Amino acid sequence: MGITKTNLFTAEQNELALIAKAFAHPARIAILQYLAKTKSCINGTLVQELGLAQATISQHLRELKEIGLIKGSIEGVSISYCINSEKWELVQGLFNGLFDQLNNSCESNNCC
Amino acid sequence: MGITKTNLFTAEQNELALIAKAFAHPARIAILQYLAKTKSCINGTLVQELGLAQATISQHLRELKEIGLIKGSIEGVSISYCINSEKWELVQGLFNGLFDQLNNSCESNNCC
DNA sequence: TAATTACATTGCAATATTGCGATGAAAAGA
DNA sequence: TCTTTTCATCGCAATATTGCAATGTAATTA
Repeated sequence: MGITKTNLFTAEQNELALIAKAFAHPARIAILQYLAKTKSCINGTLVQELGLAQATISQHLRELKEIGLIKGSIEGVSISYCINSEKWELVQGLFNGLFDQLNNSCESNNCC
Repeated sequence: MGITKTNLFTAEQNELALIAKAFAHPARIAILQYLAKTKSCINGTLVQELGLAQATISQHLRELKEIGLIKGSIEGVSISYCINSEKWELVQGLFNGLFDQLNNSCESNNCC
């Protein structure tokens, strides 16, 4: 009924799914890539850069922030967002773990 | 209006988002992990394993299959699903590319 | 042929997501 | 103080997702 049954799954599975959900929109991928490229960590020039309305960008930024992938700091009138490198290492670890599981499976399988 | 504006983004950004969406549900993570664990690549014992209804599992399997992450082959009455290792390498490449971009950014940044 | 088994599909209800205009809030400058 | 700038939040409409019961389909078995 439109609601995920999280209680059926492990904490790791739910965590992975939650992070994947943050990646599951091209605008949020684009935001992360833009933050990585402009090393100055600048703010809502994203509105011009992406071509979405300001309210929409703000909402995507909030989602990324809630997951902890980025963080923001007040910079005069505007706000600087940047990638949260601590969280990022955790995320990479989770995904690499999943990748490893599946790679091992592929090597030792000949059923397909 | 509930519809993603894919035309604003690059093919790679859209592709990454699409794959991430496949990961964005714990049941689909669990299915992939189960397929990796049971190297025999067996079928819809998943219904017992996960505790979701048969129709629900079938739908998740279809989503994974549409993206190309798994493939199925008829095995008598039942159907064997297993991980599609060719596609899987592409996926890993895409994610690693994103991870690299963001890692490089974190190292050379001191703004946050 | 009839029944069974194993999935797939359909159709529905509940909820979530996407996008935006309008409005709010807080800081900076006139 | 009034205005401007910059971002956040609210409220809405359009659409997507999640989950399941019911039903369909194709192969196997009795």
